[in-house]
Amino acid sequence: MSASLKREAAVEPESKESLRLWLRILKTTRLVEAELRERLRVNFNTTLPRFDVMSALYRNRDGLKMSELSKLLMVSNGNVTGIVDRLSDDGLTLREAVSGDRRAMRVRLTTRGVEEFRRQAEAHEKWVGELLSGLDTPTCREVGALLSQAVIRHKGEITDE
Amino acid sequence: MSASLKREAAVEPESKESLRLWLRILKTTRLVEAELRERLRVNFNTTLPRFDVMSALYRNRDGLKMSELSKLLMVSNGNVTGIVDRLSDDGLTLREAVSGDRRAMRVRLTTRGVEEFRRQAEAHEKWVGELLSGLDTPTCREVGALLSQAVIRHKGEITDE
DNA sequence: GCCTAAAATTTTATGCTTGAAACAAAATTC
DNA sequence: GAATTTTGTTTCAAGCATAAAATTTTAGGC
Repeated sequence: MSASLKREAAVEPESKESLRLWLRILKTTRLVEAELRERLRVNFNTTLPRFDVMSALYRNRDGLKMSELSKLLMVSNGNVTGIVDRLSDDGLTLREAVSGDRRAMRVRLTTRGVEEFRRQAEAHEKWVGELLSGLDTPTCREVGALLSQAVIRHKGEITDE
Repeated sequence: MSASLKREAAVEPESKESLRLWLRILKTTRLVEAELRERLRVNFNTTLPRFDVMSALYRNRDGLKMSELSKLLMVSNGNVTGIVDRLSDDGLTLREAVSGDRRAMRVRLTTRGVEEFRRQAEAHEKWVGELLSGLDTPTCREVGALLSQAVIRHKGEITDE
């Protein structure tokens, strides 16, 4: 990048190791996600996106606006609409008007939603613990810290957290 | 897990740090994926799944059976069908019969597919290098090595690699 | 008060993804 | 060699995901 006048031959591209790491991250994510999705389906008849939405709402018990929800989960606006639609059909979430702004909608878990999510979250945490049991607690912390500073976006802004 | 007779109170759940790491991995993945998807769309009018398929085919220039492809990419069979359909419509891949097995199909890149993928892959590697520039090369190796041994599946089988 | 712009959400079109079912061909078993 | 099982692929229905357009409401500028 900034090194001038490098020899043409045998220049180990500095991006190569980044690429290898990225493929590794991707593989790990897919492995864990596949397992979690399968278990959520079999044990709770639900999906990862539904779990994610409920998780966000559980942590914000007083509800979230649709736009806040989609920003938190890093998914598109229109996406959240459908998931919340289905969760509401199942009686796990509900939409209520925001007083003072007739555009906005506040979504929250129903009582049943809270109870249901507690059961799911307990199992979910146990599963993740099993699946990542190849790393002990301090190593988890170490890898987490490194990943936190890994991603740099665009014009050098630090993105994460 | 194996510790007997722990005090009930203040038992730091050993799964907590795994969970935190998992959420961090997920966040990192989504951040990078979103950026790569956007750039593939803008610069090459393509998508990540298409890029992934072409990448697998590029590394296996003599072609892959549909089933091999879906196993490599860790996605479902039916999924690959649609992506290859569209890539073939665009003249980037082609299906040919496998001699000796009339069920199977071998997919490969066309000449145009190879050329097109080379352009995309060059940009892709550069992008990943930028996006993960928060870690230097040895740290990339370190994190990669740790992640390689992180995931343990089901009955204690080692899953990865 | 109007006009324009911005904000919050939904709708639409398209593509990705899964699991299950359907189908055909190959391999195995008896 | 006929019946069964397995393998390779596609089709299907449902849900997930995006970007872009459309709607409705709010907020500012004049």
